[in-house]
Amino acid sequence: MTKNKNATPTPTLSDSKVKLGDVARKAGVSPATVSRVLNHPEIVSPELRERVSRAVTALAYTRDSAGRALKSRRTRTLGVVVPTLGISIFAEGVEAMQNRLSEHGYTLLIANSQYEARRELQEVASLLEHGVDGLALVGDAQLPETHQLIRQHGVPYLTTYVATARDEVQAIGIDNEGAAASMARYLLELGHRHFGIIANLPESNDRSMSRYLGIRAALAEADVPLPHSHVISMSQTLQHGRQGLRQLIQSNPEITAVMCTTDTLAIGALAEARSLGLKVPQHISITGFDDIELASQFDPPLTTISVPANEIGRAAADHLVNAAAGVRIPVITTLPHRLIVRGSTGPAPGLVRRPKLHRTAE
Amino acid sequence: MTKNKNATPTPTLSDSKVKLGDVARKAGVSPATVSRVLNHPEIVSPELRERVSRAVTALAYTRDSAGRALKSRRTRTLGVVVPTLGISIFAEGVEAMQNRLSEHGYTLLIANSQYEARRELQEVASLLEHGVDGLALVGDAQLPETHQLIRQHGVPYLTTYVATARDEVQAIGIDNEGAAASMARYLLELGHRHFGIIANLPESNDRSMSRYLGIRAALAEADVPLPHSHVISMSQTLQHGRQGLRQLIQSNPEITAVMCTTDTLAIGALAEARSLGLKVPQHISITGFDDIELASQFDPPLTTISVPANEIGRAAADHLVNAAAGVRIPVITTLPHRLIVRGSTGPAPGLVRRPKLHRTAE
DNA sequence: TTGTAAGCGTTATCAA
DNA sequence: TTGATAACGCTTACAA
Repeated sequence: MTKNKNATPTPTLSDSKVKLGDVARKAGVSPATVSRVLNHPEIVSPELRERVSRAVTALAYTRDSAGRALKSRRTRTLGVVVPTLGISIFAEGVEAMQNRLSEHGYTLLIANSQYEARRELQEVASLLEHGVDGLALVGDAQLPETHQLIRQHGVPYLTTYVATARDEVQAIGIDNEGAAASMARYLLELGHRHFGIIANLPESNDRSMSRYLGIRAALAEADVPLPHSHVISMSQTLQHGRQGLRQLIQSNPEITAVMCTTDTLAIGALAEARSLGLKVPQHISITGFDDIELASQFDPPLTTISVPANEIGRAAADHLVNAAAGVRIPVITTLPHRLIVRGSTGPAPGLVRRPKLHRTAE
Repeated sequence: MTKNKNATPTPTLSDSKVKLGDVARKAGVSPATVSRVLNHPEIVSPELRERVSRAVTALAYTRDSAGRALKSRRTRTLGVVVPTLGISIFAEGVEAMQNRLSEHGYTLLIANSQYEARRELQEVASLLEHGVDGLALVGDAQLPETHQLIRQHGVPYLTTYVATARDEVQAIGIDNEGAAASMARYLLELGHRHFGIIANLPESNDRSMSRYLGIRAALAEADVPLPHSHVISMSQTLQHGRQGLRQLIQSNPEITAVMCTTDTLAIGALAEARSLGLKVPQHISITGFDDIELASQFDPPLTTISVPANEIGRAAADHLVNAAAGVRIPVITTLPHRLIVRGSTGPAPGLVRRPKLHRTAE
């Protein structure tokens, strides 16, 4: 019994893949006609179309993508490289992209760079070798070689989650700098003058960097200083958000507003504030960026900026599918973000008691 | 200027892809030799190997995967269908799988089913058409057609996040039922006799179902009843976790322990308990399942079961790569899980005051 | 509208 | 160890 199972090499599986020629024979037409029915049904007479369709279903025929790709020079496959799927806005964007692609008969090859530009290059190379018809990247911190390689291959590509990119690369995303600046201005209006920043600033995270620069610019415009000691770079985990807040507050007790470049950091900070006995927003205001699911559910709910990850993914998919088909459509670069005010921010404490003190102290 | 840019069809790109023959010519060898150097370098003389390698790098040659796939009948591509990337254990598993695959020169085609079996079938079909060399699914609730289709194609596949599957499908995962039962037993030991359950029980989520059944079994064994009204099915969001807890407690104030089939539900429940003024774990114990990042960071930290998503992803990758290469390695079915006791669980309240009352009341 | 035939880029068989 | 040669399954001029 068991022997039987192992002895026969591959008997159980219908080993002989049914191919286009088989369908043609069954339908009594030429292979070309079958191909036409499959790809351009409108140019085949209804009668034959019908006969072929029947043969296709009867034999449960599916096209072999290898032969197809070889001849047509298109794999119906797109690639994406994100920093990590562990960050929910990337998971969401990839999923949205995949869903849209699936409607077009495309499939998505996925890779992750772990925020390392060199790794990103490798993954891009691998994707390209696998013959993707297009590529989506994240951000604007690629190695020059990465762009060079993609252009060499002549496949369409774009970058996402940012609104602008260097070097004529198309981008679909939000204005990170502007959004962060608007958040800073909102806090300034609430009377805050002593800011702390927890940012995720590895070399290849230009989104966090832009957000940080946006904050800097807004504060500078309002003549509010931001000492070096008020800026802490942390990798993007709840744990590090906690740690960041602790360091910030312990060394700079005068801080009344802590701006984080991602919600994960902000929620860590929120949790740590509670542990330290700080009331949010009475004692301290905390802001995030991304508007992840948890942001609205946390206690207190987090004031943050929403990033339209779904739209980004969909738009990237649409653009690349079109571009792969040779259609040059203009890219809608800047998607709108929203400043969402929730319970984690409020007026600066002590503003009533010492109205202009802090301001003049600078 | 702009005209110039559009007028020339494809001039800027180095349009002529360099192919194997070009390398052969450049190196002064036959195409076959180039292919050998690329695929089986050990059977080529060092001298030629060197010459070919130089030509490869000089021309920046990369193999065309279409031609390669056509001839070798392998695409070096694997497929995975998860319910959604929005659940972190799936995002983590997929990422781990991709990372491992990337080491082997494979790439991962990704799709998501949104917890719908029919959608899963479609995505599998699409992946198969794209010529994947192997497939990873999640759970044990596929349509029969799905298995049939995959087997027809003769590609190796397995299912993940569960330890056993029907119909001789290989599985890599944890014993969901056993883990949930052990959690229930732990709560029983703490004196809890009135349980509530918040479970994500759509038709095609057999993991949550197994967890639920595990709890049922453990309670039955201890002669602790679980009325219908104590079981609430909710889709997997924080919001629904909140709602579930509210319903449960309002209709059944005697409940002292709420078991959720995922951490997301549990953290929602935790948040709602706080809103309702219920102290955790003094008034009520709450447990989760998955051990997502937030579980340890929430206040109170969540008692839960850890699911080794990374190991699952890696093991799936290893197995499929081997299987695709024709190596039949045995699958390590059951990966260990851990019961992680944190602050969200404690002794049943009122146990001292009314020791056996509840028990006999049943 | 349909059929014939060539060939996409690679690998693998066979001889040398 | 290397080279010629024949596919792999499909699409698409071109011819009918």
